[in-house]
Amino acid sequence: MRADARENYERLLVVARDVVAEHGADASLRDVARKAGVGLGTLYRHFPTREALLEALLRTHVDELTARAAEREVSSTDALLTWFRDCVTLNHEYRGVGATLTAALEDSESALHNSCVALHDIGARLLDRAQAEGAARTDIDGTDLFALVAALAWIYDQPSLAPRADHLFDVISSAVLPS
Amino acid sequence: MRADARENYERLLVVARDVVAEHGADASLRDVARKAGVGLGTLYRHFPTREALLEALLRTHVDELTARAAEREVSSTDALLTWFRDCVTLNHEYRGVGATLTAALEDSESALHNSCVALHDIGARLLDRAQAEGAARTDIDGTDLFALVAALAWIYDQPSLAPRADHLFDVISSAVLPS
DNA sequence: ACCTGAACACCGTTCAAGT
DNA sequence: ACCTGAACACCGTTCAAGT
Repeated sequence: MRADARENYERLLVVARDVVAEHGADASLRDVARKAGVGLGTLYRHFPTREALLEALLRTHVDELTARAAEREVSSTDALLTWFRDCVTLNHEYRGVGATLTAALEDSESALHNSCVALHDIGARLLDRAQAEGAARTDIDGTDLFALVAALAWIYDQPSLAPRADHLFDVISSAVLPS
Repeated sequence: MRADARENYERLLVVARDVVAEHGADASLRDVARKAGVGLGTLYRHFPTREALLEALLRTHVDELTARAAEREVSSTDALLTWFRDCVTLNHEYRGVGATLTAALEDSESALHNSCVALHDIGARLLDRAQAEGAARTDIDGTDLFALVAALAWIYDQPSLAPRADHLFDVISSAVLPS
């Protein structure tokens, strides 16, 4: 990649972070290009689809969570809860991004696929441990957890539900980990 | 309302039902007007906002569910589960409509407000009964149930999660009603 | 009273023309 | 190689003109 191209690519991602944080997953791509001081075609060259932009944007975040979970050395149920909370927070950081994250988990074509699988796997391992200890219910797997994460994030995204979102987080996590 | 106006109003709703069923809550309003054989301004006259159209569309459905729940004469936990399932199904009937339904519950300006409150109340009463019998967990209320309904419907709406949606329905309802 | 559709300001996407 | 922005086909929304 040429130096100026790489520069544009980076700048687009930086700007996209802000714009998507403000306007959510359906933010205006034109707006991103404009604020990045870049032609509209340049954005499309680097990110041929909106999903491609979101995937590139989220990949860093997802990898960060995976790394954080990997170095955690606490009791297994605490590690699982922290993983769960971190995932919800990421899903909620950019409004409406849960669909992209859950789709990437299954879609091996996605630029986000490997990152999501890694994050999924580490959560699944924590869940396994908790299940083996009898701390977690045994009728769910890592992908179910991922779905519950995204569903909770959706609740956080709804203005009318946001006030109860923390409570519903507790309800669902206590269903996963009955004390 | 003049006769021709009433006719247009009705036709718009009928067409909207089909279009929203196919394309979800963000369907093209232009498309609705076009298929109804009506000027775009006419649509806007009757439904000044997309939300207004969705609210009118959903009201009938919501009232139906309330009526159905009211005449049910089964054991309380079964009635609660049926209410829960019916609500999820309605939320999923038109993709992306959960936001409208949950917003209407809190927004007294909404044309859907009274209908949603009625549906909420009947569910809340069923939950109360189940809680009194010790069948349902006691740290949630009717509005929490409504939020869980919408979150589940969101899961049903995601192509990658749809295969596990029924299972997650069981997980959440068994968390509400531990057997 | 009610309806219509042109007009406006946006959008996503493509692609010929430039460097 | 890469970038640009005009061009196209859409969209939501408004509103003057019609009946």
